[in-house]
Amino acid sequence: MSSYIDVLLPVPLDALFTYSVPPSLQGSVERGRRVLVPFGRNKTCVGLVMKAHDTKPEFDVKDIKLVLDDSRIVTDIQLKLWHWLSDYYMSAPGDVLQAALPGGLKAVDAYRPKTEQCLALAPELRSERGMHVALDMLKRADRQYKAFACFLSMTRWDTIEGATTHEPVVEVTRDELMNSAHCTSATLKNLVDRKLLVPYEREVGRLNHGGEPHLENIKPLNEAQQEAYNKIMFSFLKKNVVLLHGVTSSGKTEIYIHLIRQALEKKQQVLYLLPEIALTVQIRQRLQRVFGDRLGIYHSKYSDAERVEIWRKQMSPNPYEVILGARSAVLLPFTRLGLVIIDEEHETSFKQQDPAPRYHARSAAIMLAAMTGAKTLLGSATPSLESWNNARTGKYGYVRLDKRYNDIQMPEITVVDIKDLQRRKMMNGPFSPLLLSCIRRALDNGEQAILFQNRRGFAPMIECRECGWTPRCESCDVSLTYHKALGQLTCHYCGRTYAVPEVCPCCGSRDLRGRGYGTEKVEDKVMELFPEARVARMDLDTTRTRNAYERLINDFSAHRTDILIGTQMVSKGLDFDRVSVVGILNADSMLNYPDFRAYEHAFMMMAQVAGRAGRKGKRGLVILQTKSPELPVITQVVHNDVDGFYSDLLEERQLFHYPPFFHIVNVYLRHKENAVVSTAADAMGALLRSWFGGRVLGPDKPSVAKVKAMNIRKIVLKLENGIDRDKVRVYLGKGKEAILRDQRFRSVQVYFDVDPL
DNA sequence: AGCACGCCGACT
DNA sequence: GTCGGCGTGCTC
Repeated sequence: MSSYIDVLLPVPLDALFTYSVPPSLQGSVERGRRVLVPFGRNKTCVGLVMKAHDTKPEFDVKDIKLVLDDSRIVTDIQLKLWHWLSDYYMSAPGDVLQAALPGGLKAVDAYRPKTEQCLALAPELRSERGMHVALDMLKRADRQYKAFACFLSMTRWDTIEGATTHEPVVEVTRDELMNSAHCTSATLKNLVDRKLLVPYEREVGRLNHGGEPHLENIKPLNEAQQEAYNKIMFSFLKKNVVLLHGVTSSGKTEIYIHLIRQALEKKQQVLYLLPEIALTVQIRQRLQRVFGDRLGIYHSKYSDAERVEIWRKQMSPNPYEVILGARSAVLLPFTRLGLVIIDEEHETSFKQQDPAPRYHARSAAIMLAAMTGAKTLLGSATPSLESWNNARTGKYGYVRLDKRYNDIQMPEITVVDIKDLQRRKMMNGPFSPLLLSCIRRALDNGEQAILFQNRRGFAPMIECRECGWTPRCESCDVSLTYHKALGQLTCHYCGRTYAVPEVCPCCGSRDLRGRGYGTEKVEDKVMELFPEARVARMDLDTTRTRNAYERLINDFSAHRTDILIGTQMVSKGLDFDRVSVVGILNADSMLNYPDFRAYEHAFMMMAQVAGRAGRKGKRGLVILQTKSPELPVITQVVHNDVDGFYSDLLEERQLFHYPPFFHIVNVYLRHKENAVVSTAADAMGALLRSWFGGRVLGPDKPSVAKVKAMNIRKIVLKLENGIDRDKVRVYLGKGKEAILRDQRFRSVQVYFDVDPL
């Protein structure tokens, strides 16, 4: 019986709010339940009770309005994880709540269960005699008689010692009855009006009915997989985290399935994380075939109502035993988690970028596993340098799987120097003669090709041939991308669109031309060069709708398309069977990013996309086009020299004070006025330097210094391993406070990105 | 983050 | 004379 509660609200404020509890509600407040509270002048908010107590605060408090739950909706483990997230990633606890709870659990107007209209026999007719009365009544109404008879044949209710119970055992919905009796709703309405049937609403779940589990559908592992499985299980005896480094197409998923079965046998729950984009229907079906309705799926494409129901099911006595989900699934409730699988663990989409909390699902999952005593398996063909290093130093276990499934050979990668070819005027648009001939051969042999170009749109920029003018976004510091199909210019940072100018506003020339190649232009060019080929394009623009991504993948997989052109998305589908050639059109676009991770990401992207090539019995071919064939990273991709690549990378990272030898924290400042953010950043920089000395770099303008009309500055902190990170956070918090206290900088936004990608 | 209160330009 | 622009300050 507590008269006060501290409530967490889904607002980006760094504090809990204390409310008083009216006596009538005191019995039902409890940590982990939701309450409805007045907040601000006349707003009502849903909050989460963090603490119930009897300490009267010094300030005035308001009464809570309502307790929304009759039992808690979050576990203590979750609250602990959320606390860690907000602390480590330096974001408000309210932001974590915002990210974790599905909208339906935060909405003030309560969640509405989905219902179906059902019909039941009127209670007074539920006897032998009543039945005669009823049928008698309908003697002269043929349609109603037939519908009623049909209803009786469908429903069933149990009889206890002659008397009938009130609840039917088999429920009949309106729709079912109309279908079976071939009657109209008017007929049913008559039956209801004559009080023979009574209508009622039945609550139905929105959750997938995955069907019965069929563990016998699990395929036996081949020799190499079995060996890897055994090594993983052995490694788990000593280590909490194991990295499974398995080449593309080595059948890692099958190993995961066996591990999941093993966990289920121990009555443990499993969390299986995948990047959003890889959550295709194929992987879902594969798991569903085996685990049936013991599998739940959770990601952003699911409607809010479905997510609420999954959440509630996780808190019920019979939760899903396996959750397959994207990043945010790590924030779901688990009661007996035993295993976490993070597939494609190197994927950058596991790190949340924009709204706070900017958390990494891999770190969060490992932390969650540590809190629950679960084991974590990281899987990748191209592990992140962090995980690789943790394996190398013995912090993680390490299991390698070098053999591809069905003895498919690793692809042969041929480097083409496009700088040289351009000079000799031998390029046909973005294609080298070799690539064209390989595509030609693939088409002639009834095989498929994948073309990878990491830029969407038609042309990354347009330019006036007379004066060099280039259209730029008015709200962001970037040039606009030309989208031919839309007939407009688009800003890829804020989404604003512009009309394509007829004449150059600078010099009046009409000679405006696109520069560079986006996927759209590559598609155009391919259709021009191979008019008979069936071409599909997969990028952000063609996968906007719910099913587009799946359709593109399915069409390609069933060979309804011959050539698939796309951004990095093309490397994330399942394995295709008839791809004989993969073209990487321009490796330099990935290598020239002003970012210390550019090479790491480029290597992984190229290795992943190259892994799509190859089929049973025939070696796949990859044409890697680049202007810098002499770069070691290119050679390492060619020879799939993962070890060489990582060891070079480690050396470089050590030398330049980057992860995994140093931790990075980026401090961002944003303001409408460039001058204001500039002085604020200088002040912040000076302050941080007074505490952290040479660990502070900047402030600098980031490569895109203005986004959505906000000017941005960035300060980088390079913190050596072993530094007291709690203390660092305290000082960073102090710095932010100090800046915001300054009258001039009141409206400057200061935020942090811990362990940025 | 919202949202309200508060002080200065172009309109019936 | 008002409607409304978004600057700043608060939320138990």
